Amino acid sequence: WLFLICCTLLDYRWEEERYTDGSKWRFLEHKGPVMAAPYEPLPSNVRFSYDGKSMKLSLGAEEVATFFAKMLDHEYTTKEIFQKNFFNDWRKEMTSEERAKITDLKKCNFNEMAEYFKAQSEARKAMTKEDKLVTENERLLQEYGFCIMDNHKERIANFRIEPPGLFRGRGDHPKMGMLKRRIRPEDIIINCSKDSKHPKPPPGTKWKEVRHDNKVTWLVSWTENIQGSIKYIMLNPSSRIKGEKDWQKYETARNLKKCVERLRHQYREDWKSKEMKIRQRAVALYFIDKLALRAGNEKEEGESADTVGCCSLRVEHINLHAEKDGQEFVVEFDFLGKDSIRYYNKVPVEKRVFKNLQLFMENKQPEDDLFDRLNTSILNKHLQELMDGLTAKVFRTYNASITLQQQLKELTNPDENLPAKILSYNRANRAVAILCNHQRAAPKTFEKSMQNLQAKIDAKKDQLAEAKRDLKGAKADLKVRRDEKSKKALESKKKAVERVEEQLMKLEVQATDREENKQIALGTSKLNYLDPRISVAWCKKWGIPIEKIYNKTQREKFAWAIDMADEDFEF
DNA sequence: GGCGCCACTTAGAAGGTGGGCT
DNA sequence: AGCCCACCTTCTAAGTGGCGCC
Repeated sequence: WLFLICCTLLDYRWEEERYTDGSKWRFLEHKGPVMAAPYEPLPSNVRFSYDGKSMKLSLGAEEVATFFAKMLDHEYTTKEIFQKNFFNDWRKEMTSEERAKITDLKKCNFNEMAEYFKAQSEARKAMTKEDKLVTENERLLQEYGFCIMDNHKERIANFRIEPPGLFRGRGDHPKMGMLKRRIRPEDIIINCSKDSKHPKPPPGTKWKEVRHDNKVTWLVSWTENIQGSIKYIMLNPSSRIKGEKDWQKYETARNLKKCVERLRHQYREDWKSKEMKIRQRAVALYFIDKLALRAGNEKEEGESADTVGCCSLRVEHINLHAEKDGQEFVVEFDFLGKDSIRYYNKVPVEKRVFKNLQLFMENKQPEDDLFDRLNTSILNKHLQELMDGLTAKVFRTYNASITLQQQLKELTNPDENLPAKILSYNRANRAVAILCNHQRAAPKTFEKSMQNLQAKIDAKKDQLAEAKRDLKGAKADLKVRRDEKSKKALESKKKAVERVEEQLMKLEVQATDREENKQIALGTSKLNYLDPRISVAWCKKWGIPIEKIYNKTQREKFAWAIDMADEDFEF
């Protein structure tokens, strides 16, 4: 019945049957991708120079060099691997004459080209002010940004094709600097209904393929040339197909809630197992549950940065301390996780876990796998047996959401005003972000903007002191004069003090919030891990406008939850 | 049981924008 | 009016996990 309510609220009706016949959609029509603007050669007065001599490049070579010129001031273009990969790929694009001539990147000078692109970007900015670009963007959005799926007009997420450029990657990526090829219509696979109008390729070109596969949700795909992986154009999070999946994800996490105690009991038992494989599985699961670690699939060496998750942890990533800072059995984690974000944590664990870890590490080199008898596939197969739909990532969703709910209960003070309640929400959100290790680089202007805010607070304090002095004066006046006028004056001074106090408090809350948030990213957990119904219920319970918690895009994504949850919702 | 392939979710950075303050 | 900063959008890389095959 929940499903029914949800579908009705989303304006999709049960009678459409599409949910029971296994297919994802009945009808899909769209316009295909917006292809990147065609390559325009540089004006002839913009020079590239080699070994001090000015020269003109062939079209392919010029396009590659252009990307380097655009990135000239980035820190990573100075990296050796980046330069090596860039130069290697550039030489592939050169004519044989160019290849014979241009043999040393150090002799290349892109400064004039870089200047030219800087000027172009300035010009673009100016154009934005005149709204020409805005209008063009709006036109593209209206024409290509939507599709029809099962009679509903749905927003497409990424309808612009990825432009060519130099691949960066995150962290120490072995492929940084390689040329990311321009995508051509001949690379594109279109997916739509047989009975729909086919998207048209640009004049004079052909799509690679047009297919009609309603078991998948993507509209367009192509194979990218750096890793050879497939990229997709899919629907916006506000779409039915994404919303339903999102809701399903949280329902699975709520199912875990019902049996998590049983599972915890089980893996604690397994710590004592005679089988090494089972012990490893149980310890890994303990980490995933307690620390919200990711599963940790194996990765191909040399294809991407060296990062790990739980199952792929190596001996070198943990340190065992029988005693540390007054605590017993401390495990010190230090490794690079997804996006090469560092995970550093010192965690006291139970003695049995500690002893097991010692056992797993016996006779191993630092670069050996900690859980040598385990991988994500084994772990997930086990989890599937414990609960329908359970996989390692469900623990992250479950623990994130349950933490938010608990923290909100704990931190919300009914007597506090709106800004204070929102601070509490942000703190609860922050607890989750810390659990999930969602970090960000501290904003470059952080110190400065913090100082500015502090100056504002000081000024406000002075103002408050002054207002209080005035109030005192008004009180004295009233005592002496005892007339209507001074009574009114006193009232207005009282109001003024209250107003300034409130302003000061607002500023102080802002400062606390900002300081605590310096290196923590709240967005990822809010968007991907926290059951939105918890937040909706909290807002309803305390009379907080939902707009204070979710912006427009987020409200669209979570429309299902906003309609579904009342203030009694329990995750 | 391992591998390759595929589809989909999750991730932080960069860039854009708009509202508040001086 | 202009500037600054916080918030928002866009971008696309980097994960997870299922499936089929050998």
